[in-house]
Amino acid sequence: MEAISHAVEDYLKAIYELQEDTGKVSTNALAEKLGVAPASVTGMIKKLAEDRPRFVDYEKHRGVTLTSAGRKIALEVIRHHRLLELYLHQALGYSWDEVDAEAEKLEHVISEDFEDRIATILGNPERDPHGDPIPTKEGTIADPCGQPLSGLTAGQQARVARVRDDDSALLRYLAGIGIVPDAVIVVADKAPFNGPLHVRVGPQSDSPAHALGKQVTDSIYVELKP
Amino acid sequence: MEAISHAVEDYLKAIYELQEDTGKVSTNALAEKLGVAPASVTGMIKKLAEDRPRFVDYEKHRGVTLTSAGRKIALEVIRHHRLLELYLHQALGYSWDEVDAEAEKLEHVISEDFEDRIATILGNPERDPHGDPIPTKEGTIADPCGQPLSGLTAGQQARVARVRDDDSALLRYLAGIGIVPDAVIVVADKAPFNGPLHVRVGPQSDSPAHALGKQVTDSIYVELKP
DNA sequence: ACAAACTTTTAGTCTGGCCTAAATTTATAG
DNA sequence: CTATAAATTTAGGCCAGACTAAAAGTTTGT
Repeated sequence: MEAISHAVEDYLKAIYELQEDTGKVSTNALAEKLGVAPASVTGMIKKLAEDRPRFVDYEKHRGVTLTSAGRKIALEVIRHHRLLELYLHQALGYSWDEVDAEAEKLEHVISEDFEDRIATILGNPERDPHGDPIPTKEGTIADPCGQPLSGLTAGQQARVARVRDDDSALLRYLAGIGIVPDAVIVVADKAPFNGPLHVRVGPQSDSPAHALGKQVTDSIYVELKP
Repeated sequence: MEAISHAVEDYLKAIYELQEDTGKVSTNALAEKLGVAPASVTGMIKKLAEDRPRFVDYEKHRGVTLTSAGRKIALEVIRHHRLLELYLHQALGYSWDEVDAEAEKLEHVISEDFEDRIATILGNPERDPHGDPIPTKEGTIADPCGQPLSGLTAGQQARVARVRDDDSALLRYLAGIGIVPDAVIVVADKAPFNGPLHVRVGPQSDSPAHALGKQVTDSIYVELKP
């Protein structure tokens, strides 16, 4: 136990997440995600790559990747975050657009004991309220399944697998129209040139169709139904 | 909302508590309570007394007292702490000797919303698991009732009002012999010269008597029964 | 292939909160 | 009342983690 600072935890988590969703981890992207200046990121990355234990591999101008030690920490933090999101939702009645901010703060301070207790109370769940997989205590994580809704074409039917958790207003809107994990949707129509995609929610095909822009349809991951 | 650091919250809470239990707030006592060097306390106190808003009044070598702004913050932190202790105990099954350490970390990061939700779930309680009063959201606090058990004499009967929460091992021992808030105890015998005080727990006067040293009997606060 | 544009790194600074060592003030005992 | 002890404050530093400005490296368009 080497007393890892909150800042380091945040960097490792952010690196993991950028790796997951965009494949590459650039200094700028990291800076934006963390809300700090790019130069600050360079400084921190250097420390993470030099200090022992090393949490990242790094070569100048070449980007950064997590070592297995770094990934371990990142997954622990993400486990905390997602268990907390689910606990806040189930036990304390938070709505799914409120859980992220609170979990963000709590994730760095809860003990293993706390983690274990809420995991048990929740029945060792595998997904958080947004459909993201919860890493295990052993450091493994299930596949963040689903493909972006933006990839579907008219007529296709799908189940919502997960929704990005970082935009509270968007989450509120989506919940309002019934787009939550496990909801079934049908693509009614897709306009060309990144125009809006129209979806109907639920099995009844007489429900109103909702027009969703690119940014929105990229935030929703679905699994096609046969 | 001026973004108060965790360190400042800890200082204000510690000043409040020292004021409560010992009446005086010395640099050294504060340093020991916070686990920092006395010189560090002097430095922080100066900032707390100079920066706006001022949280303490301070004159060199004369000790420190909270301003009303400082007391307000201290009571908010203590409210968080005590609500958390109770929540951890009731909702997550922590034993009363475990709650303090976890609450210590959580108290600085939970939102008002979190505070309100657990307060509601707990039924707006007035005391934490150790019998300490929980400050209200408005910044008032009930009397921390009870007198030290060490002040009683043989034959007196009393109800345990509260027990100091800072010594986990002691709490475990006391719970083991039945000394918890609201337990009834009878002083069987008191040895002179700060020798042990013997108490029986519970209404049956045929139960075994326990010998308690000064430090222990100073940590237990009781209300005399008629 | 080369300049413009963008990204990343270097260099130097700042702040918060801690430290030790030394000086000073207050308290206490004879 | 004074000498020593104890408590407190000053002085000077350190480290983490941020910042800005400027330099250097990389990418891209023509």
